[in-house]
Amino acid sequence: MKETYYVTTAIAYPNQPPHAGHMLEFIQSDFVARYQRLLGKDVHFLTGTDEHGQKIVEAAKDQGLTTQELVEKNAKIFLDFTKFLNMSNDDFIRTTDQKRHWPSVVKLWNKLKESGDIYKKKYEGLYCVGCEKFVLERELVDGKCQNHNTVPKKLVEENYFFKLSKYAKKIEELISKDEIKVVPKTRKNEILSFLSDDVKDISFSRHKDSLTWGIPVPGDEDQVMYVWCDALTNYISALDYDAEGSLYKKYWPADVHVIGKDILRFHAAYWPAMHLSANIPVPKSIFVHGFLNSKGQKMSKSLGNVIDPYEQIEKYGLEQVRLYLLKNLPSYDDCDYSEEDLTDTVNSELADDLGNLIRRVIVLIEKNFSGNIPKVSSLEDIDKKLVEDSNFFEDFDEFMLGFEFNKALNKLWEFIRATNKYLTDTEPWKIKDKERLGTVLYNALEATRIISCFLYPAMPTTSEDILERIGQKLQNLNEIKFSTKTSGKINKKDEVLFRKIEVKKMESTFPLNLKVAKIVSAENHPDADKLLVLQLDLGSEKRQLVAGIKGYYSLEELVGKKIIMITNLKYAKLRGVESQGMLLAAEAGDVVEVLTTDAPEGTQVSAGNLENNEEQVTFEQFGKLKIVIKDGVPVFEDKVLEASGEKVFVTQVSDGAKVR
RNA sequence: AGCGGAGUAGGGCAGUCAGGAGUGCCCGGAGGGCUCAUAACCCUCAGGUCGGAGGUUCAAAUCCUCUCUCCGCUACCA
Repeated sequence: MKETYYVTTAIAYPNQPPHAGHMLEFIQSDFVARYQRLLGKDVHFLTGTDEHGQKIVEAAKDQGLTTQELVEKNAKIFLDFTKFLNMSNDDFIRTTDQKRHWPSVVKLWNKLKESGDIYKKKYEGLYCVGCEKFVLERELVDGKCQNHNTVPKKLVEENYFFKLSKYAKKIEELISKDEIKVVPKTRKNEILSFLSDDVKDISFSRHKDSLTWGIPVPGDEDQVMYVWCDALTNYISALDYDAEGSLYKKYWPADVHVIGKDILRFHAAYWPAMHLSANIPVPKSIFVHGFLNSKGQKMSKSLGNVIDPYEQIEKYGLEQVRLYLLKNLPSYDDCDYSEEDLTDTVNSELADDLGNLIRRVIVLIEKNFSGNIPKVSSLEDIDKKLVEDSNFFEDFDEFMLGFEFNKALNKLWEFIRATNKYLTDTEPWKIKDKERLGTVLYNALEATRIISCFLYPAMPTTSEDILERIGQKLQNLNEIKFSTKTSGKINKKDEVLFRKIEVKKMESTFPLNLKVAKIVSAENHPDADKLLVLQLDLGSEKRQLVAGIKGYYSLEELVGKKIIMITNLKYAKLRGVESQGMLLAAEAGDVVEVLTTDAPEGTQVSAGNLENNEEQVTFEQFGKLKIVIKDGVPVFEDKVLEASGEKVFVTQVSDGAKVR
């Protein structure tokens, strides 16, 4: 019988649409599932939705739906999301599923009760509906919950409790001995530290008045199960724990629960405690991923740095995003999702390294052997080196076992680079001997076959595409060897594997903030020979400039003229008069001409697609910039300065004139 | 406050458990090679007081002590 592997994601709470964190977890889990399948294992991959709780009820109310309607709608969104991500999950469990989920939950509850681990306790406290929990007096501001700005209700309740305390020591032992392997180590330490403290029993139910949407406690109609016994149980209800059917027998205990660091305690402490109490096996491992940040900070709507998974995937492509998340971000830690890095990954690792390699191999075989994969003959040292490099399975596998996805994929990329190097070094385009040429191209093709198989868990569609192009089939990774018997015909496709993403060079922001300004009045500086004082209208504001253009223009000429001014230059006093910026003028020899435009005053002037800098610049910094006139318009680093599409121009000075 | 983690080239990381010349990877920079290929590929070079101070040692990024900075978990509790 095949070895089994059971992998789960945390079930999503569908009061909000899927966010980047869901995307990360789902893709990581899918990566694991697909990898294990490619090791020939019988994999079961579960995901789903956690649909109970008071927040769902509130969300439904806000949207004018019944609770049932809301969960139907949102569960569908998550189900569609799994398809959108091309997840290979075998099942999708919903906690509102009364046929599949509820019986197992009730059974587990009863087991816990039979073990004497569920008991009733009375307590009194302040309950915040928004938080769905009791809050402490000291957490309140002006008597209100800070998160929801509501006054919590005073409640006296008698609820069921679960004897977590009874199992804390045992679980601590299991985790420290890696019988429940918590990865990464820092999370393991964290949970061990929690368990070694004085662990309290946990609340397992609520009165039906405060929790209206959930699974009733068996034998007590006034009580509804709280999230722990309900939601966590999805991992076994989906296997039909109730009937202890074939799925349950086959797949439980789970090989890995993939979760976020926020729910570590529930999975690494509460959940195994429930197993011990119900006398069922504990999960083998728990992989805890970090959070995705954006621009160095937690994503939040107010910061406007929220990463929307749909938008990202539509913009960059699903497989591109998958690879970026898996390969470029450390799987163990919080990390920063950056579109710039994503672009880098796509352009250099996918287009340049991988896509181009596949193309090279295919074109060479097409040209030299009409697309028929040549036969391999005797191997030279350089060929043997390539064969040796192809044996990276053990390293790859070791990283996969430790859930170090980025490191595993780096191993693959090392081989991709080695194959590119092999082609450069063997120079097949120069080889005259047909037999030797065949051998080299055969080896290159065999390398790409191996590459495409290893690529499959991360990028299944791309992997299949490459295999089709080289006329090969997917092979299990534990069996894959550098073969001498690969044959067939390649299918050259014109379409390139990966298009490059056009880089918007963010790092070279345009240092200046330029705006169109109209000269309202011009007069001579009271105290200087060469200076004029100009009053400007920028549409939304007025500014005063001191400009050194006296002698080049008459005062009458200037009034009404539109000029380009630097608005973020540090203010300076010139001969006693404040200058709140400066205007741009081109200078060639002794000709000086002010830049002008037909655009209305206040219009932003920018350099190509470069972002304008808002921060203040000094005169010295400005002096280092090189803006020159080319074909009558100002240019900065090959970018033409324009006022929202309107031309900025000069008429007198010649090309090459410097702008200052 | 307690516990845990992190700090290594301009950026992102590995190396630290098991001490052995700053060893290495990716991006970026400079130069070169190649011309099969998606202006791709390959090579070379520049760039580091391994957060700081002290200690152990023949030898410290690595071990010990102290210290600074950042982050996570916990914080009389449902």
